[in-house]
Amino acid sequence: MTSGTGIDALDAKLIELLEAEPRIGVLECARRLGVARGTVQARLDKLIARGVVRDFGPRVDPAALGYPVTAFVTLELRQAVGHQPMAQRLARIPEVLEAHTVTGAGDMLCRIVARTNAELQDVIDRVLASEGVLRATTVIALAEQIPHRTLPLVKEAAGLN
Amino acid sequence: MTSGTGIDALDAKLIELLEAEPRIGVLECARRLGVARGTVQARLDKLIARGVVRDFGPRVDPAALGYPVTAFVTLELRQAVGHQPMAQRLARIPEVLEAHTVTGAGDMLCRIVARTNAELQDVIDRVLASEGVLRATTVIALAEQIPHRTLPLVKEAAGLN
DNA sequence: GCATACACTGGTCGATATGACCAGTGGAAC
DNA sequence: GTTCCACTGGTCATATCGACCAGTGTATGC
Repeated sequence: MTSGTGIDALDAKLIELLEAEPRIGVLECARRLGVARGTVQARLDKLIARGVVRDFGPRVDPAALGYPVTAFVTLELRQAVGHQPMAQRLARIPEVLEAHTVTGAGDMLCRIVARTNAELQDVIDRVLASEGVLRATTVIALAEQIPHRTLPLVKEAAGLN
Repeated sequence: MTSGTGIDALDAKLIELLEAEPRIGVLECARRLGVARGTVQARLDKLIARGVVRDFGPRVDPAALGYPVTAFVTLELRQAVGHQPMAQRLARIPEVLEAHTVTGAGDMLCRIVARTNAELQDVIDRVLASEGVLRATTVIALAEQIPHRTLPLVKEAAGLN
């Protein structure tokens, strides 16, 4: 009973299945879940329409691309500089993969990758060169203990614990 | 000339195309890129084999799932507790989407989501309940200025600037 | 009690993409 | 000059897709 914004157990199992084996089609999903093909199709359409599933784009691994160094950089900005223009400047740096405005002492938190530690310094310098950055605090990611995941959350939302 | 670990301009354009419209198939890609279908197939196979493209799994949006609050939590751990067992404990909390060991004052950096700010406190309490956590520093993400992206990096790696 | 709305079933249909082949061509490296 | 490799452009059978359809079951509201 797909209520309002919620997620169904079938929805969750569908997402889990696609997560595990993205190559299989709608038909194969239907077979494995034991439901009609049209049902899977309808569920998937609705999940996409509601924005729960954004897309099925290729997930690129920066490390395999030659950028094995990941760092999280907290920026302190001059108050006069808005976040929007700052984000635009950051967006021009390819190594900046992600940026959020945050609460606390810092104003922005960015995820940055680089080929080497030396090049990381280079990237940070480019960030610092942006007008309005007062200070950058960097922590380097030594290991990815939990790679980005959403499955457990999907199951939780579906009430499957 | 797909050299060693590098990325080709054709590879980059292929990834870009798939990123923009994940639903189109190999055949359509070949048409748009102006190459033979077999070429696209071979390139894609190699990209996946090399790990540059991890998979084509569904990208789930936690906000659309009902978890609009994102926070980054830095954990200080008791030295005696290893990172591995800590990661295993964190992995049992569905709201922990990501975790890295990091340099600096903190020992681990986690990405956490929650339904509300009140529930965020709840999740953090669950994290703190884990044995070995001395302190947790939380910053809440107010806005996603740059959503997770890899395209600019792919182009950079391919030498397309 | 009855009518409506909705989700799912199980079936068909034609159009299309897929993965597998193949011989032939061009360029680069040895 | 020869070998290697990537790409081309073509064919083939199979499987899937997206679209339909009537029928069933359940929950809802009148």
